[in-house]
Amino acid sequence: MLTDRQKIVLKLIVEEFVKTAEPVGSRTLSKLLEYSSATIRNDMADLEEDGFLEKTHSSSGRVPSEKGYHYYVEVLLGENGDESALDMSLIDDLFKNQDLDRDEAIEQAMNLLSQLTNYTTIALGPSARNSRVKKIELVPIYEEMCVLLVITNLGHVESKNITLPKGTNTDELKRVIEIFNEILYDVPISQVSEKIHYDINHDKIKDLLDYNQKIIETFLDAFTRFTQSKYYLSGQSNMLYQPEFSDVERVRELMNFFEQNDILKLVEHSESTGMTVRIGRENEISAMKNCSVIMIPYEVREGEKGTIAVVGPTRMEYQKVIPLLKYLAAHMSKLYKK
Amino acid sequence: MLTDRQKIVLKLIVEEFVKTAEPVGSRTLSKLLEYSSATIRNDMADLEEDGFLEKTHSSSGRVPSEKGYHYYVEVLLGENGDESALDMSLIDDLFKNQDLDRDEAIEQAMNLLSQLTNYTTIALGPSARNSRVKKIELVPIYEEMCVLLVITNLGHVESKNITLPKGTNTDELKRVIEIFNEILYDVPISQVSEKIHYDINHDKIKDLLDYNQKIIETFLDAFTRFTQSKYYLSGQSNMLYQPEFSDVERVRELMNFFEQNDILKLVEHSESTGMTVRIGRENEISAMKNCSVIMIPYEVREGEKGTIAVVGPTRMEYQKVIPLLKYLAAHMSKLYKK
DNA sequence: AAGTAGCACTGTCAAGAGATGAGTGCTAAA
DNA sequence: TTTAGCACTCATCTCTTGACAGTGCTACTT
Repeated sequence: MLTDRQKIVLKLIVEEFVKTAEPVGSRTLSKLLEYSSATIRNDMADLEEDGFLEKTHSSSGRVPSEKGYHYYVEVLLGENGDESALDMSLIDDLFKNQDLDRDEAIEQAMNLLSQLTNYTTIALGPSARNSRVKKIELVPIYEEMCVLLVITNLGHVESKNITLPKGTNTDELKRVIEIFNEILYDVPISQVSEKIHYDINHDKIKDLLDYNQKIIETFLDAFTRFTQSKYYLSGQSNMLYQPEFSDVERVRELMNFFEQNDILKLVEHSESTGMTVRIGRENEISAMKNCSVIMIPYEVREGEKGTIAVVGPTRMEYQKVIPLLKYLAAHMSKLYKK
Repeated sequence: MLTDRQKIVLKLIVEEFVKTAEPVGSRTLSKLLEYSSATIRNDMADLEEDGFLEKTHSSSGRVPSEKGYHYYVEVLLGENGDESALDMSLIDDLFKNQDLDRDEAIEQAMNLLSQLTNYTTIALGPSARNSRVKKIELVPIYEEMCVLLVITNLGHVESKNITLPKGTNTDELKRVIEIFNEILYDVPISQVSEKIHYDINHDKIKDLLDYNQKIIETFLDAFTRFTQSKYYLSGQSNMLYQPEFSDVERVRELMNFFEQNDILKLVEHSESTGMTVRIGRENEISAMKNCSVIMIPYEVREGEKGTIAVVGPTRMEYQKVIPLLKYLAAHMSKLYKK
């Protein structure tokens, strides 16, 4: 167990280090506290022994360890959101605009969040797996070229170009689309493929299958797009201003990571309901070993969850980011629930 | 005028410097040529005097100047495309897939191009200004929520969520959409706004205007999206592996630039038909002062031009990039012309 | 006249040597 | 339990030095 003073010392070290990015010495703390540097040195030695602090070299000041950050986030910060009213009002403003569709809203929210935090933000769009088919259309464009449209109950639209085999009968095609609309209306995207195959086997659309295998494939392809996880990334270059990324090698690693689709791996495992904080090497991805990721799910409708996350250096302003992220997630959840 | 040997010396210096990123000394060249280092030094001194070469410091080897690169690209390279068959086959493969819509095709082409070149690639999507309205639809989703769809003759779709004022009459709304379809069918996107205003003033849709101002605004907004230049960026992090970006300050500048929408400024002025090569400070953007941009237009249909570009350090493999870019642009142009 | 050999000169870079200073641990005293 | 004081440890900065890669110039050769 830590003494009260040790907790204070740890808290101040984290906050001081977050501010300055320099190892914190006992003299610095003795100015902030009513104790001499020697006293604080003793506490620091104890904290180091317990694994909350580390030294960069034998005669340097102390730096929080990953364990130290965790203790800070989970015990020392507690529930107290440092909700400076200013930030929140910007979020409120954003969501007043009713006419944003889901994707726009998410994108703008992420831009705002990365501006407010000066870190990189990621949103894993709610996989549309649980949204439902509202309407399917095939719009002829030019000769054999058509656009297939699928619209969901959440106002999301996917379109796909199709080139029909020459000499396709237009009326027949219309009938096919009608059938699809009948079959698939209000079916969750996740079950579309299943449903189509079921109906094929139960004769409902047997003639359709005979008619054209290619169209069915294209159909399934359009639905697959809904289920693909889309993500939004904002403020990548914010990270470059963090002193931990003054080394080009690290920058490369980081930027490469952002450019790959591995981002999904970073965020996707957060299935829990609440906020998850992953500090340093807890992120299994090596490019993230000096970073912390704070993520929190939001829910557009029953079961339709997405995740928003902030990526920063382990030396992150947890104090500021956590309440901000919670507030934003709550509002995004509300957005489509009314 | 340059002597033949001076041309050879300049060519070799450019190519050597492109390969190694180190200033090229006379001894290096004397190994590649049948002349002593002293002879070459004299040629180098002349070339420097004429502004084709520069020194990094008084006793360093030579580095091509911007003028030197230009001479290399325009005179020394000539028309000879160094078309190594391997690369081109990958491009051919890409375009065999018929069912890519315009955006997908562009995106994939850019990814491929950045892989092949190891530089950053930009595509300015063909501004849809000249594509024509094919169909407009309003799909009701949930209570007052609707999705407005606009489909063009090139298979491009824009969608926008609309929340209708409460108690909107559905039948009347359908009629509005019908009118819009009548008025706007086959109208180029660029003229939609004009056309609507014209028709309002000439009574054709007077009742419509009275009916709901908000819907018209939303309409115009959806069309504005088409005219917004969209761009695709690929291989940003490739630049980080160039030795000229071993300095974090430059990396910041570059990445910041890529993250802003200033990219449009970089590319949009290329109205000429052919290829444009901008070297170093010819790019008016300060973040690009150490970069070269090679851009080339492609044309989807009459007047519907986009631009693809490769951004690399001034020390770029012009020899390889130029034929690759030409080939790709030609194929993208063909794609929608059949 | 064109090309070459040789030499003095110039700037970069890496390694090593102090000097400086911020910070520690430990001990003894309050 | 806290504090003052002291010896010690590294990191970092600056300065010097020598090696090295390259140049410009001059005098010589063909």
